Amino acid sequence: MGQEEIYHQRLEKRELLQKQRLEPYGRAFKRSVTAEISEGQKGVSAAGRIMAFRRHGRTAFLDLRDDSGKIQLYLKPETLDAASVFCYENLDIGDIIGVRGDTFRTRTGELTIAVQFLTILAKSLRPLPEKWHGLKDVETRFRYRELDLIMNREVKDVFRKRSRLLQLTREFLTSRGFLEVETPMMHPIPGGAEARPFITHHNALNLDLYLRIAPELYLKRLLVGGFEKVFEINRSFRNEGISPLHNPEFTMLEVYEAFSDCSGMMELTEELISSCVKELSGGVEISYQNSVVNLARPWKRVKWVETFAQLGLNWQDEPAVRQMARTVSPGEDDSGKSLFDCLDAIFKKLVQPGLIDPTFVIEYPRQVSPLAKSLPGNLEMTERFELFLAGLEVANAYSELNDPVEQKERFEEEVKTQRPDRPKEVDYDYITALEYGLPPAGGLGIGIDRLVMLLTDSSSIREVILFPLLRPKS
RNA sequence: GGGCCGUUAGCUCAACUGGCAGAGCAGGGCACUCUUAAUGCCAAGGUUGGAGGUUCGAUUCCUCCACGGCCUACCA
Repeated sequence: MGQEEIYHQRLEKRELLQKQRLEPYGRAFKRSVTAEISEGQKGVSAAGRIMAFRRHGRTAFLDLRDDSGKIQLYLKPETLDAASVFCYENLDIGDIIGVRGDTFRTRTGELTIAVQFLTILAKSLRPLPEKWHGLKDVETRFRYRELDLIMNREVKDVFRKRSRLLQLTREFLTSRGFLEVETPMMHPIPGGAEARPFITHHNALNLDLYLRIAPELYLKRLLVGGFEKVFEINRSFRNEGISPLHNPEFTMLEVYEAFSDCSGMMELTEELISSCVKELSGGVEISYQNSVVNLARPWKRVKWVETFAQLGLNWQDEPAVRQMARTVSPGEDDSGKSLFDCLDAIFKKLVQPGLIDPTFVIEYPRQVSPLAKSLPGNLEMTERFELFLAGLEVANAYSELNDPVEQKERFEEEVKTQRPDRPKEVDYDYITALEYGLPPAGGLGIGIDRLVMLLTDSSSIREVILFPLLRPKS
């Protein structure tokens, strides 16, 4: 029987129920138990979705599932009232029902509700995927996540873990005196990162706006305003390619602490991630894909220049850098690439995959860190780190550049050397804010989705985002 | 954007070198009062992602299109 026929059969059952004044889409149902029942309870009530139906002569066993797990039901028409029998006769796998009855233990030892009353709370009109193999097709899983959640228990666990991580992060930060804030998602000038923005438009103001690519500049304006410890956990949007590591909208944690700096952020990062991993994975080791990551502290630190030196490369030797970049990404036009683009390509190909145990790569060049403060006595390098775990970039932090004159010069330099596909504008409101005085501060960004990937051993960012972006199926 | 791969029943999967498209689950019927991937029997379910082409004949070969996956590029 095809899907259409099943659909119409179930529609007919819906109408049959209505004719008997048994509303197939019911109202609130009071439950007294979830999956944890004990023997000999009288008159318990439970509700959930029918996941399996084992008819057995005049009796039947049903698997009822709610958010807490599975409850087995035992049904015998002669112990039911007429309305319940009618519901039972028009029941399908997938229906959401409410039941009342007494608990008992079956011969095989399973705690079960012997049903005395049954009502349909929501008639399901479409057949569920296969009960044993579940729903495997990744496209369907992401497009119809609700089906994925019904069929694949592990998927629910991923998102429970994600929620728990966010909760732990908030607890960690607020208990240390950080204030959770919300800054605009719609920016007149996109800033705080290097990415193409999504454009939107406000009609009443007749104003083009950009979905934020990072909340950074607004958060630092709050430090100017006198909040000393702030954080925001929310979406940023980048109009770039989609990959197993990139979704156009993704969740970032950004933390700013006045009178701290890059090394303060390093300590905070170590503590935050260690405590979350301990809580969520129960130890200092996590296995991710084919690697084992040991999070025992203290974490490794290596200077950015050192990582190239270890490859036998002097990062300032441009011909050598370009030579190596070509071997790393062969057949590519590198004429438009800067020295730093080439270094980044080499880093991503040859250095990053080896950074399995947590590693802080520190002291990045000024040219790739426009918002970071330079090292004392070394204008070329900045007080900055990126954190890598299992080869994934998880965090980025620096001592915030708080000299308005230098910041303005760096912004204006960026505008001068901008790429045509990525127009840049100086955010003078931000400069003005700095001119009133931004206290010395440390700032930190953590990619929450990637951290969830690590904690759930997910190979793709789409596994940890409930509704990842897909092209609509026309 | 480029390369490679995939798309077969509602779901999970078969189908040799181009030769009648087949199972299991779900759904329908019958039997069965302790099953749990219940069981046994019977019947049904297909525009093989879409459009073209080659061929006596296409799920299979070719072209284009759609969607997806992986790699790559872009995203500090």
